[in-house]
Order: sequence, then C-alpha cells, then structure tokens
Amino acid sequence: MSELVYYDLKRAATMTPSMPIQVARELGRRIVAGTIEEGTLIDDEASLTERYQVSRVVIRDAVKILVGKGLLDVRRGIGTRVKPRSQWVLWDDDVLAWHVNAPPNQDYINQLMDIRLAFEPKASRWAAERATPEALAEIEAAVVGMELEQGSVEKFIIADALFHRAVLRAARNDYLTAMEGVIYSALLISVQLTNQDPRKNSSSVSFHRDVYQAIADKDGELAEKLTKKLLKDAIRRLHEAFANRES
Amino acid sequence: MSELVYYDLKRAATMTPSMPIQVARELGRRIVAGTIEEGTLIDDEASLTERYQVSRVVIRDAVKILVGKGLLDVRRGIGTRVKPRSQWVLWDDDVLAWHVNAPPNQDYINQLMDIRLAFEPKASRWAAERATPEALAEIEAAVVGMELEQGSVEKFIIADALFHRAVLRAARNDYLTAMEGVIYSALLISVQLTNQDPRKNSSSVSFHRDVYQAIADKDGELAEKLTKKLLKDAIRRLHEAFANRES
DNA sequence: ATGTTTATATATGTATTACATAAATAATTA
DNA sequence: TAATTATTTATGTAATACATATATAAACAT
Repeated sequence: MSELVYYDLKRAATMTPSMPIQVARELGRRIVAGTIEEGTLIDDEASLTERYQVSRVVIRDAVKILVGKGLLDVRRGIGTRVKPRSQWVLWDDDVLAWHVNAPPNQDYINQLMDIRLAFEPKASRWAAERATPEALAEIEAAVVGMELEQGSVEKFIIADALFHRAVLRAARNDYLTAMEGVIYSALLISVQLTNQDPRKNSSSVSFHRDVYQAIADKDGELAEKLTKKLLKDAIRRLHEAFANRES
Repeated sequence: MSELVYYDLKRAATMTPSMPIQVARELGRRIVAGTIEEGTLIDDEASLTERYQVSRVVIRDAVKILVGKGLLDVRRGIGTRVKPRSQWVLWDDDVLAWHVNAPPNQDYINQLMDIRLAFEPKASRWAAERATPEALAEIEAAVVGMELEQGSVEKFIIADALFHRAVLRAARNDYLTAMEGVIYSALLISVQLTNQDPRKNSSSVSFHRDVYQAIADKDGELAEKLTKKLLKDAIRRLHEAFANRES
C-alpha cells in the first residue's frame, strides 16, 4: 500500500507508463524522499542515458517533467540541479504521491491536515447549500462503503478518501475539486504514521454519516461544524500516535 | 497590464523564455481562453513545426509542457487533443496566469474568491499565532506600499498582492505559500471586471492595516475575522460591478 | 603578482533523419 | 455481411550533428 493506492484513486494507473514517465517517477521519488539532496547536481544526460539504458530524448523528457513540477532546474553549460523544496509544486499530484513513500515527517503531515482543516469544513457547508441529488448519492455511497468495511484496511481507506472527494465535488468549485490529492496523501501518510487499523476508530464511521446527513438536510452550519470536529479528531489521534512514537 | 503582472509577481519573467516555453504559452493562452475548444484535435506536429518555424523537438517539448498542466492529451496514431477543463491543473501558475487574459467569466472569479474566503482568514489567524518578526515586517512593508499608492493602478495592485502573499508566508505552511497564484489571478481579473480604480475604495487600505495590526498583536481571532470582512467587502464590490454591467 | 582577455572543456538546446509502434481507416477475403 | 488483413496517419524513440551558454584554465598585458 502507498503511492500505488494514490494512483488508483486518481485513476492514473496506466498499465505501462511511457518510458519518460517511468524515469521521471524514479528520479522524482528519490528527490522528494530526500535521497538526492536539494542543490545537488544530478548526473548529466549522458550518464543517465547509460544508467537507464534509454536514449537522450527519453532522459530529457523525464527531466522536463520534473522541471514542470519545480523539482529540477536545468541550465545549459552547468547541468541539472535539484531545486529547494520551497519551490516545488507541492499541489502537483505526483509530488503529493511521492511524499507518501518518503520518510515520515511530522511537520509535513501537520501542514497537510491544517490545509484540510482550512478547506473541508467550508466545502461541507457549500455542499449542503448546493449539492445536486447525484452528488448527494455519491457521498452516501461512500458512507455505505465505509460501513461495510470491505475486509481490508486498504479498501477502507479508499472508501474514506472517496467520501471526502465526493464532498469536495458536491461543493461545485473547480479549485476544491482539484484538491483531492491532498486528501489522499494525508490519509495514506496518516495510516503509515499511526500504524493503526483505522477501522478500529469505532466513532469515525458514524461521524462521516453525520456529516452526510447534515449535507443532505441542507444544514450548512452543522455540516461545517461536524466536518471540523471530524478533522480535529483525526488530528488529535495523529498527535497521540506521535506521543507514543517518542516513548 | 495583465498576465505580465502575474509573471512579474512570480518573478518568472525571464528576458527570453526558451522556444518551447514561448510556443507552450501561445497554445496555452488560446486553450484557456477557449479559442481552441475542448475535445478539439490540435494541428499535428508537422503542421506546428511549419507554423512556428521550429523543429519537431521544440514542438514536442511545448506540447509536453501543456500535457503536464493537464491541458492536452497526446495519443500516438491519433494526435493531440484539448482535454476538458475539469481535468486542467487549475492550481498551476501558468494556467492561473493565462486565465487573466481569457474572456471575463463571472462564475470563474466567484470560484476564485470563494477559495480565497476559505483559506485567507485561516492564514491570517495562523500568521497571528506564528509569524516571525521578519514576516511581520514584510506584511507591514506591504501596507505602507499600499498607503503610498505609488502613482499607478498597477503598482497599487502589486502592493495589494504583496500584502496577501506576506500574510500567507507568515502562516508558515508550505501549501498556503504555494497558493499565492490564486490571489494574483483573482486581483488582476477583479480589476478588469470591475473596471474601477481600486485606489478609490478609501476604506480598503485601512482595512489592510487593521489586519496587519491584529496579526502584530497576535490576536488570531480578530485577524481571521477582519480578513473575512475584507474579502467579503471585495466580493460585494464585485457583485455590484456585475449588476452595473448587466444594465 | 594581479587583473584581463582568450582558449578550451563541459553540458544542455535545437535540428535533422530514420525507424518503431499504436490507432484508425480502407481494402480484402471467407 | 463479418472478420481479417493491408495501409495510412501520427506520435514515440533513437542516433547524430552542431549551436550555445557557462565555467575553468591558460595566456597575456600591465
């Protein structure tokens, strides 16, 4: 489980990604994980051609993908350098996905959860105000999916992610919709960090149903409040896990 | 004024962008503006090579940039198709910049402002709670910049943008910091839509100073509230402008 | 000895040609 | 008529050559 689940959720799991994409992922993962440090010059095109046994065209394509995500900076005569993290396109789906495989970082997950706390309660409110019947049905389907549990931890997390995605979509704002990656990344990293079976939080599923009910009842105020509560509970459990980790 | 100011703010204004970037911008602008419609097949590589008088390598690089932003979908044997807007990487800086030059769209600016309303008040609160002295100084400098007005509308807008950016940075969350583009895009489009001199809103500048003061006083509650008020006022003025537009 | 200019090495940028491969369409055959 | 097989179209990859920006080293003049 991990990055692969992320790509599943994004339906971006092509059977055989093109060669430049494969190389870009390989390099991207290493950069995000910190294996290749910021400011470092990576191998030149000739060496990479050798290492990955592909033509220069493929290498250059791969590098260009990472330049687009702000991970690399290419300058002729000099080479290709890893950009400082502050300049990465953090909202990018691949960058978010690669973080799932990176070494656990408490500060990072805190930032993700803060962002969720900023957006999702508002999204719930807007969903209550303007969700279409289809969007409502999608949210409820996700709740049902969580309730069934479906046997595996992985499937439970996917159902959880689908719930939050459905709420974002119901809010009918393209920028919110485009934020689903933050949720996937946060959920997947949380599970790894706490190292707990999320299904054991007995209250969690009913919390989700309550949010759905508030949205279905078009009670924006309540939907916002409950979503905030739901997220703060998740954050609390994360902090508890950190505390245990230390000891 | 327009897209160029956006790039100024992002400090991305290279004197001479590489040829692939030039071609990508040309195509990107047209797609975002809707000149090239969704689902359309764009010209094939040979034709584009002809039109722009560059090699196939350059065309392919340009196309690949737009693929990275979700604007194009390339499939061999078929050609290159404009993806539906729902799949664009709306958070991308270039995509946001190109929207500034696109035909005015009320629904779009509403979405941008809703997003600002979701995260900026929270950002102000966090800024009040954790801003460093340097970050505080940056915010105040921006307020002073607005107060001086500096003669031109353009410079005033830039000062305004710098204020909101400084607040985001002060909140010390990398994902917030990476959202500055939304603010630039929203400000630039707003000015075009209302077609008013923003300096004429006499209350606006003092509102900004009030927000700064709350942050400096570490009063998160107040900072959040004032920012919400400031944004709602901006939204109200936008709606008034729309009303006048109709008549 | 120091500062400036000039050559050279290095690495990416662009152009060109050739061929591979996926997808759609047309032609052929059972 | 349906299934199969060419053929066409357009992108994917490879290889080579040369252009150009940058840094480093060498030569030179003061």
